[in-house]
Amino acid sequence: MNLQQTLELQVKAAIKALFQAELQSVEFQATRKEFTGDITIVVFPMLRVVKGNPVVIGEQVGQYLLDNVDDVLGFNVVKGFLNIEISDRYYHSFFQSINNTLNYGFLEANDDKAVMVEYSSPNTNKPLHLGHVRNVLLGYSVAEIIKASGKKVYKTQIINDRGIHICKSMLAWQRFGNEETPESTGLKGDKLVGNYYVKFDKAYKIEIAQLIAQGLSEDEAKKKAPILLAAQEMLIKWEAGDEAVVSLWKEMNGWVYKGFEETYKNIGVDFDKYYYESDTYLLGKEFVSEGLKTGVFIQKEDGSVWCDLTDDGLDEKIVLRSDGTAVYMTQDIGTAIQRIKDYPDVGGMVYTVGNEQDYHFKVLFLILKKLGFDWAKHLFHLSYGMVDLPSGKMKSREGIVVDADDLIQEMADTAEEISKELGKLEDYSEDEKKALYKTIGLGALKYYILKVDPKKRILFDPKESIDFQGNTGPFIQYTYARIQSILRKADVSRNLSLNTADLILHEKEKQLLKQLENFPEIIQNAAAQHSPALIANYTYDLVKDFNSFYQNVSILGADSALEKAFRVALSQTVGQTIKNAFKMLGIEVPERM
RNA sequence: GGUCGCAUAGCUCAGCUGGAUAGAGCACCUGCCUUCUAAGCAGGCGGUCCUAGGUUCGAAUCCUAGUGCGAUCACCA
Repeated sequence: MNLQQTLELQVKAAIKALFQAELQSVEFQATRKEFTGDITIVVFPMLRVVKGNPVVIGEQVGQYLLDNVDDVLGFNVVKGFLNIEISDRYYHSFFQSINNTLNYGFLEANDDKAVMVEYSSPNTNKPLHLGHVRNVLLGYSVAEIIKASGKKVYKTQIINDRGIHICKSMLAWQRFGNEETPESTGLKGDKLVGNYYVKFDKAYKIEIAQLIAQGLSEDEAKKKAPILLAAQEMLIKWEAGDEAVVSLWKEMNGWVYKGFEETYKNIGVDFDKYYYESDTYLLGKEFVSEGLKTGVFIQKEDGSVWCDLTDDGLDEKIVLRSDGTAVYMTQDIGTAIQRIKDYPDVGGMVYTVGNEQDYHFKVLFLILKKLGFDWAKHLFHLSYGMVDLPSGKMKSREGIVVDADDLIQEMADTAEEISKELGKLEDYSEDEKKALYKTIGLGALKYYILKVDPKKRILFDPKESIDFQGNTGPFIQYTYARIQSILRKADVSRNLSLNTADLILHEKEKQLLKQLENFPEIIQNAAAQHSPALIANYTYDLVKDFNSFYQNVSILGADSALEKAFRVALSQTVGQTIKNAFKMLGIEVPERM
């Protein structure tokens, strides 16, 4: 039982003993630093069950706690706030309980239901850009957080491998490609294919202009441009299983997958299972006809199938075209069901997809509920805001993007520049340095993206580089590296069943222990709210507290061997906690920097 | 137009289920490297928490209306 739980019971007992009243809950907050005390109980809410002056009630409850709880050493009441002083002994025993655990805060899987987290889910006609980076980082991190909170997690994605977009790249490649391959050009496959997507768009625009010059309206021109018609024809051939088209499709998708793998590896994320739309849309169709029988869907005269959601405050939504072909929704229904078939232990899913699809997922979840799947109650759309450039939206078609691989490289280059200026790594080999620059650069990028609320849109200005100072990834990595440096220098043995109970805690030490105590709860909150930002902000607070401790208290120069051992152990635990927290964000920590 | 989201310091953002005088970082200004890594620490400057009502002992937080920005409302994905 932790301190807060103990106090809660005792406060309730106090209210019962003093006023014969039942308190539902007790409100706690950290004591503000201008007051004395370690934890504060807010008296105001008690006024609902106990009539009287909050200060007087606070005094009485405070006295009761002083008399009945060993670890309460004193109290004071300011207005309606009861500030409690806690003994050092309590904090020492807390520290003993976590001192030798490497995975403090993490729970083993303790739920027989697993969670499937989907992220990335790119189209296969262009390389990954900054928008995908936000998606991938968020999804990966949320998966790690849920795992740490005590659930089994499967990471997955759905690859949008079919459709007109890939035909456009294929067509442009056929026309302008001169048999280029990733091998012949040395280009990453996704980049090569992406270039042809851009080439298609250029040719398309020229044709549109020509048609308009011939007197067609813009709308007509857009529909009748020959190159677009050719792409549409190709799609029809693909769906008919035309051998030449399908084999080109396979080849070019293969190039793209290889390129994606490289980028994922570069970013440091992975997946347990891939799904392809070309595999799951048929299952979706099956369940649409199933739902048609049970009345979940209705068929219109032209043969199209719809789901009537007007009773739920939404519109009618199409789930099958009049020609019987699948739409986006059909595929997603199929994919969800396929996943549960493959992983029967999955009890819920998280979809990491941009907020422009809020409506789509609202509808999808509702339809799955109507189809009667009980896991449909536990679907969550992890919706996030767009990443915009100062010039506006990123447009792959026009080549206006911040490419993921380039961005990572630039971050590493910046880390290298800063490192060289500081010149602390003379004895590192070139390979070690390179790895470190990447760790730092990626750390800066990941932290920058994950520390903000996913719902907010990000305006990314490539000219204003991401910071390496202040509330940043490198700042936290630096603190970790400093701690490792101390541990290397400390000649105290690590295995500490230290008897520190009699040591008087320095204010900074106590602050660190209080902060450490919050970690498990932060993980649970972050998992419940699907919020890496909570982990990022917690880590920042912890690190600030540590730096203040480090700068104000001598660790290796402590007065006694015991005190030194305690401070080293405390530093080590803080370091481990930073490492654990950053693991959930997918950020590595360096031994030196 | 309907629906959804966002709005806090010059800039980027925290602020948990309503609680004390709204917090960080960047930028700007002071100090601190002959002691454990100065990518740091200590401090200063900086606020109409978009506006107006309401609920409450108490509102940045909850409710209503409005303003601004974004998204969405396809037999596209």
